[in-house]
Amino acid sequence: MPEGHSVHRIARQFDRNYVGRVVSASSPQGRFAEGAAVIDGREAVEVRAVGKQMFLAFDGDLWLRVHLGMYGAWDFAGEILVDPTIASANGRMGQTNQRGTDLDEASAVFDDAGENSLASIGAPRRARGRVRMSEQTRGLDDDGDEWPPPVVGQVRLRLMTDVTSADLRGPTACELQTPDEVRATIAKLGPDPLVDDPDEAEERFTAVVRRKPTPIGLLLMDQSVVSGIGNVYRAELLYRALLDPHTPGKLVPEEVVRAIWRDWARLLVIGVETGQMMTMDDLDPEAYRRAMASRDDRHWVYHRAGLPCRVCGTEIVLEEMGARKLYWCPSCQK
DNA sequence: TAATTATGACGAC
DNA sequence: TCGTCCTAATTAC
Repeated sequence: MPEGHSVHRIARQFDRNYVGRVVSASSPQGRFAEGAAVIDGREAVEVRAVGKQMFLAFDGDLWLRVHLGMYGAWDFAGEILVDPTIASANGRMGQTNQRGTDLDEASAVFDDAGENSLASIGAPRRARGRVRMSEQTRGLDDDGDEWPPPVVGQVRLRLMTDVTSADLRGPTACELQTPDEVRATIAKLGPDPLVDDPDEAEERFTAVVRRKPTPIGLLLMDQSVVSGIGNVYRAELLYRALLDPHTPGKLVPEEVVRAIWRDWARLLVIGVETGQMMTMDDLDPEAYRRAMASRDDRHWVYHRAGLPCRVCGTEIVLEEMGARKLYWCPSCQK
């Protein structure tokens, strides 16, 4: 269940490893066979990420639109040029396992020891990558060097260059679009801090929120209001703003709305760079290291129902809002 | 082996 | 508001 940061990371991997190369496409699962046939043999020419959606262009004005939805994920394998703007090289991107570890961080193995930590961000490097599932699970450790990689599970779309493969599974949307259709899709989306002009985007977001009677907790999840925020970032942004999720948009003070926008922009940048939805960034180095190590320690309120608020000790409340689980502190958030 | 869970979004009432 | 779609890991039985 990727939120916006994952999609931007994935787009950067495609930019680094696919754009400018001829791609062979197939649909091992069969459900995107026709689309894959159209893509097959074309050169990838551009990639864009907006909110939770990625658009990959091929020559001939052909665009692939992918929305990962709840379960979608990309698995990269083979030789992977690591985008220097993201801190950890991945096999799988977009999905997390049930213990809450971002597979972004957990699943990549590189033959060259140390290559997977990518503590330093520098020039692009080349790694021989393969996917590893968590230790208990059947993994690809024994055949991780096979080329092409064996198909595991329901692969909707496989995109391959001579040296890299990317498997898409579980997307909520995977379709071909014309340039006009891409424009129309993007036009329906709210601003994305990594796409739109910062000042313009802040104005647009603020104006829309301040006009609506809808609870702010719903507005933040509305992709036509702001792009890329999902259930984790929603809960965390509202906590960081010390704001009651039920507050109608029009009753949120303008400065608070602007602060939420700027906070989202900040968290998104951190998320793209680290691959983790770190929302407790204002910590001392030791606490920060601990928070990055386990998702149990990474959030203020998300997934903490019944646990004491980290600040005031009040039990974190769990309720449904927008058919999703909303976590918040009724004491801190007014 | 079945049930549960998940970071989404859509369409039908 | 509800049902539906997409997938796989983990937990419960």
